[in-house]
Amino acid sequence: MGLTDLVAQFIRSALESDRSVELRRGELAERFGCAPSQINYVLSTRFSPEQGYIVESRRGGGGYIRIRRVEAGPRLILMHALASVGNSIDAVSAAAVLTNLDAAGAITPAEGRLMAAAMSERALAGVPAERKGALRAEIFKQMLLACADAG
Amino acid sequence: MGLTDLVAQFIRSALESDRSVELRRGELAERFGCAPSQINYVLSTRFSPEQGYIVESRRGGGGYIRIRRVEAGPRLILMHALASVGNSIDAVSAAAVLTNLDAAGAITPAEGRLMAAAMSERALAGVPAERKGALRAEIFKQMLLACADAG
DNA sequence: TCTCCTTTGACCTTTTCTGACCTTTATTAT
DNA sequence: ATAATAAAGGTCAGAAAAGGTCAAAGGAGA
Repeated sequence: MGLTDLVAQFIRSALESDRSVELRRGELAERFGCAPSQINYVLSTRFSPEQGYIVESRRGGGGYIRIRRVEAGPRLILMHALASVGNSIDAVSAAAVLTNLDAAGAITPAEGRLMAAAMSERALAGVPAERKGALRAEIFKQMLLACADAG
Repeated sequence: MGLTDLVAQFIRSALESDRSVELRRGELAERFGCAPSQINYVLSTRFSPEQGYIVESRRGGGGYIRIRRVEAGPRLILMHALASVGNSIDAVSAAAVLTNLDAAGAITPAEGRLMAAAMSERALAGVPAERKGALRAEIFKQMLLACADAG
């Protein structure tokens, strides 16, 4: 397991007991023996708003980084996701949204994998690059609607 | 015996003890003294879904290739369905396949609805008619693969 | 010979990680 | 008060580390 996932795991486990954790970027970097900017990388790839996290921070003396898990009912999260898809979306962002939906219990892990597969680069290979995002968004929305319908 | 079969043999024997193996493309290529892309050739010709295997991979630092053997049961039914889809399929035929899979207990009704939504005319509106069938087939296959993956 | 299967190499995309440089905030000295 | 300094955190470009794709060359049989 790479460094990024180690750090992400550390943060997640800290978030298990509390809904919000506060940490020092420098300390964390030192603990994992990496560059401080690596922490920013972890936060932006694993704790994005799309994945259901809010990250706040403060610079200067006594600075900190606070990570909070956003919680809401399945229905609301589904609707929010639907709204957030927009007219175009890339595979990575779509996967992030699915992570959030799964964590919120709005979809099952199996449904998440299914949807991810339907929108994967693999599935949409052959579609012209400039049309791919829009098509993915359309498919995503139809699937989310089907979920909302069933639930 | 050619290189391809040697590598295939190596992987199969690794799969005998475990249901799933993880390997580094570069390492394997080095061990057999061949081009890395040769590994992809082996995987696509000897470990395809039609042959009962699921291959996942990740790029970038710490990347890997994981190969899983699918055993008899609902999974295998999915693989057979996958093989039957072909290069192109229309919405009606796809729906028929889904009905059969549901009846066979290989997928849940919810999964069926989800897949139908992803392949619906609505989702694929905007795609040129002459490309729609092929795209639907590709999406369908990826979703079936994801189903087999689950559980 | 002709065809199909193999094999390679050149080029591409994705993911991770670092370092140089920048901005913000708190504290301390004048 | 003000100015200097120290102590955070933020950004971004680029290197490095994987794996993916595709067309073309090579080989083994029919």
